[in-house]
Amino acid sequence: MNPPSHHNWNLDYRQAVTLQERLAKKVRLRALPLRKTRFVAGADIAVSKRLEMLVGAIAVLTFPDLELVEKRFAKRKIAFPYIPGLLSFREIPVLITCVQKVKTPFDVMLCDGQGIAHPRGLGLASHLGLLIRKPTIGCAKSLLVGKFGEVGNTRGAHSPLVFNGKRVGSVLRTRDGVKPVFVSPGHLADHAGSRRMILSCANRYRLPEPIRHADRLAGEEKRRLEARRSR
DNA sequence: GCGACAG
DNA sequence: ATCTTGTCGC
Repeated sequence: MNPPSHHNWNLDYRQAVTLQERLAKKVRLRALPLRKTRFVAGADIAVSKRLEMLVGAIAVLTFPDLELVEKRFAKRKIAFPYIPGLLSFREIPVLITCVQKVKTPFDVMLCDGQGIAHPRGLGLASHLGLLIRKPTIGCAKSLLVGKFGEVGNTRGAHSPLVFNGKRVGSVLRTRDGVKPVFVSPGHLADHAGSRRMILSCANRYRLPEPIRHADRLAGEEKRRLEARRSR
């Protein structure tokens, strides 16, 4: 893929917040062409406190069949703590390295976290999308910011997520009677398209397949690295 | 000052 | 995120 744009990552809290405010202005919401989508990628990381390492994994699946066609990994020393609102500064460096190894021309990348549903409009998915210049969608397991109304109890039911009087995402039920997920456009994606894409990718489980695969792969790779180190 | 707070 | 076996329910 094209070389990702970059910026300094050695920032303190204040500098990171200022950068987010500047980058948020560059995020673009655009209709996501589901019909033309052939490959969907999922990204996630695992943490090894013992090795002080972050293990990134990316899984690429066909769409809409959702068959795994490529998997890539990357590892990197932990260089930034987990701070609510600054998650991207901790996870993106290793994910960028991982994305650069991917050969399949994926159409969209699903991220484990928020997109524009963020205090400054630049969650992990939005930040990553800007840097790799590709459509991204955020799919989080819990709420960061915003309010929402009742969500029907059946698969597919959804309710808009609103923050500061603006729509920033959707709270979507991907399985009957199961806790909903928080979907928000990252970059180059829209609300309806993001919600439909996540629902199309989440058939058997609460989380979309690309993210589930990435999560499992990152965990397995972490385990292999820890085992290798102990020998 | 108090509560909230993606992974 | 991570620590972890069994167990409640369809």
